Amino acid sequence: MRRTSFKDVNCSIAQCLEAVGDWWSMLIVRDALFGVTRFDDFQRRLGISRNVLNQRLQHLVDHGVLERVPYSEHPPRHEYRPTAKGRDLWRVADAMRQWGDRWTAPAGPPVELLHTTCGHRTELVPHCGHCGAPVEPTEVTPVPGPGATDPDFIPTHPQIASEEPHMSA
Amino acid sequence: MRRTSFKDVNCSIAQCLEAVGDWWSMLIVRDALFGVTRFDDFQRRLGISRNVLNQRLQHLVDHGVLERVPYSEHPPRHEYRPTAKGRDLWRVADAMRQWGDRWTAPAGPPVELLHTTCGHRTELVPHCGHCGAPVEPTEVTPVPGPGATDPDFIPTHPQIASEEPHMSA
DNA sequence: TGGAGCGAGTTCTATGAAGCAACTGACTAG
DNA sequence: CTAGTCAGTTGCTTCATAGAACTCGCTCCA
Repeated sequence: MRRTSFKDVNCSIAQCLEAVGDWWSMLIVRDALFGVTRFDDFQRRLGISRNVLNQRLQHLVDHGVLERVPYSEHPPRHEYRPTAKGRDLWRVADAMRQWGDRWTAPAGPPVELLHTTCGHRTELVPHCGHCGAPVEPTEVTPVPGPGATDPDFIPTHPQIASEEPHMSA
Repeated sequence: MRRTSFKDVNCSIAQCLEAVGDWWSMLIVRDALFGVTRFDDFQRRLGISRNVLNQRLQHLVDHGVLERVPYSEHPPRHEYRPTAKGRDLWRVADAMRQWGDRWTAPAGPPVELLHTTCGHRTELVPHCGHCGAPVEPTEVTPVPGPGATDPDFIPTHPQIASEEPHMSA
């Protein structure tokens, strides 16, 4: 369907979507972070068709999110493991999980998070990296960064900031 | 292309993707959170074709992420505003922004976050909602929650936990 | 009264990605 | 020597997407 690429869009969200922005990629990454590594395991768990899975895995490898690691010589076999870049997607996955839990899980969350350090089930709460306080969406405002090129990425209706929560990119 | 629906998948990530998981929806939400409300503004900023934009806006309205608010009677006109559910996607958007900044922004982040409460540019850091400590991906483990139905959503190779960072849903 | 313009869609066509199923190829296990 | 595993590949059909042109209801201006 001649998908438009976000490669040249100067927006970090668009760049993230360029890597994992289609229907399946994020679920593949989710499973990869769970520890799934093999083609057939992905295929069975996701119910994705094999050609599309192959294509998505290639795409994720091309973008450095997964890497192909050979685990057998003689029937030449490899598995897919998350790279550091791929592992770093856990926050995106977790934010999605929290949102889904809050808004679309009437029977309660299917999966919860155990903080092994303190031993309790928990939710992650964003804190300010500078002052350390927990951050509400109304307390942050996007401002142009060093890589800014497109003035349009700054809010077109900044006055809304007072009445509507903002976001972050 | 006969997209498979994730509606019946008992996974909060899949539910999130069901709402905003295609190429355009997350960018529409991003712009909506920036304060964009009008059809033509979305269209111009995103360069999306009008029929697809219309379809996506409908989809987001159907899923309760945006709402149509009339702002003119006589030429019947409405604008699209994020609902509470939509505003809550800011964490997902922010996680994507951080990931994109870290891995795909060689010229520096195009947009940064100003924490208005403390007055500094900052990044959001996830903290444990229970003990309050900052959380690294290696410190959390997914466990079945009250809404769990599918045993497959639990890691298939739990032993990986020791050597590989885990994730959260 | 007549024309230009705006905002929000709707309709059209072609192109090509998604989905499905069947097939290949290199091996292993019984 | 047959069945099974694993990781793809090929072929076919169908339908979503991009892109542009068009509609509709109105306002503004002369």
